Amino acid sequence: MPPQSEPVASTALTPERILEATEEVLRRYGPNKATVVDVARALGVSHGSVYRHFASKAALREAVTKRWLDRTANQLESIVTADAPAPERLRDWLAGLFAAKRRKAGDDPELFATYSALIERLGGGSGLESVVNRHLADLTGQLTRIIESGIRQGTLAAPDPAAAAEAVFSATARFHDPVYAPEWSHPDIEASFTALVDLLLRGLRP
Amino acid sequence: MPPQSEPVASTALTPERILEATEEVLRRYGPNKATVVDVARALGVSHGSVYRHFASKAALREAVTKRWLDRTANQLESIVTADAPAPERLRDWLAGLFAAKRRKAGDDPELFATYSALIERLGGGSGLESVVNRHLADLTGQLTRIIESGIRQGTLAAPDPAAAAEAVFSATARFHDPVYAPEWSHPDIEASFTALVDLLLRGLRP
DNA sequence: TGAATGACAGATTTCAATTTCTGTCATTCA
DNA sequence: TGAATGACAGAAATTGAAATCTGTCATTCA
Repeated sequence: MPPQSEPVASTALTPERILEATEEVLRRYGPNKATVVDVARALGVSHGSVYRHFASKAALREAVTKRWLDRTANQLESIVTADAPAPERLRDWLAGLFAAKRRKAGDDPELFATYSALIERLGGGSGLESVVNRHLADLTGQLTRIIESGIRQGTLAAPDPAAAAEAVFSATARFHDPVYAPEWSHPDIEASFTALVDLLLRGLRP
Repeated sequence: MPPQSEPVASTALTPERILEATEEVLRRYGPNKATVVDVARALGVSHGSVYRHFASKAALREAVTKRWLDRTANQLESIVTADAPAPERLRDWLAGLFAAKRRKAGDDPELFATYSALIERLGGGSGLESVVNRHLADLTGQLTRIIESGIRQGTLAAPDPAAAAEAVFSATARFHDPVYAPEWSHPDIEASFTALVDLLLRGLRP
């Protein structure tokens, strides 16, 4: 029996408020122990009410994960449209992604581990799979736009921008895939990151 | 209680024979259910005898994993010393590593999953960690030698061959790290592989 | 009348009792 | 005499009974 938490101020019950509470509960209890009843209790309502807004616990987890992933994608969007040469934006974008992931992993290891664990199990027809795939498509889409603008500027070259974006993204997996999070605190990781980005940028030179 | 297996012909009990039997037992029962008693039974000896040759079950697992990893490294060694331009050897080596991993994952999923599971948990001071690290060092060492020879030939360029090797190796993680094994049967994976290797080779051009 | 409730059935998780395994070592065997 | 054995203690895994959770829905509430 978890300790009672303060019910949130009793505004109307909205999906957004439920997601807020869900994230808080996940942070507190972790992915295995967080229950729908816990979420309802945090909101001061019965768990039946939660089911009025989300069809299942799985749907709730999908929504809260999507929210979390979208936050990262939105932060990076500003780099895509920045006013700088494409190679510089490409470097900044990759560094930004790495930094965002590292920050999340470092600042709130509980929640990061929680989301990683949620995402990890995307075996069968899990609905999370499509949420994650959409997120990955968002990110490679941003990369594609940077590369395309570089080709227009004449500062980058690639036969197929989307394929190049995918290649760059998977080449840097070590610096953004949560499975490698334990390595992110290694002292030499910055040097490895720089060496890899240098190599990739050389490969994309006109 | 697992079905009795044929005791292997009763030659002298050597570490090599024990490792052979261990691999067989792992293949049959998987990493969770394989016991030292099972290995001893497969050899027709008591489990006490196994402990004469390996100090612990962990040591036995390390040795059998090392054997498995070394087999891959040895196959690739011939590509390193082949008589071909370095860029070609680099491509062949990466393709060889990918093919070897894919073959192992496809031909004997049980055993592959078994070793992946064994390796996966290299959290704390597991002895497996150093076995795996040595393996990774072997592989990046081979890559380093290819790159160095390419620099001597004038067919490749890199400020720091060892750093470049490390960058190439981690850039291709998606095609050799067991955590990505489920993706290896995706139809577009070959195209992704080729696109990435092309990009990396462009980055290493003189 | 539309949102919220809480009792309920079936699914899942937890926990402690029991079984099985690891690693040791005094003894046996050849 | 050196290798092999098997009984044993403590550690780890398994199991199934009990507790908890998910998802539904007839009923209450405002």
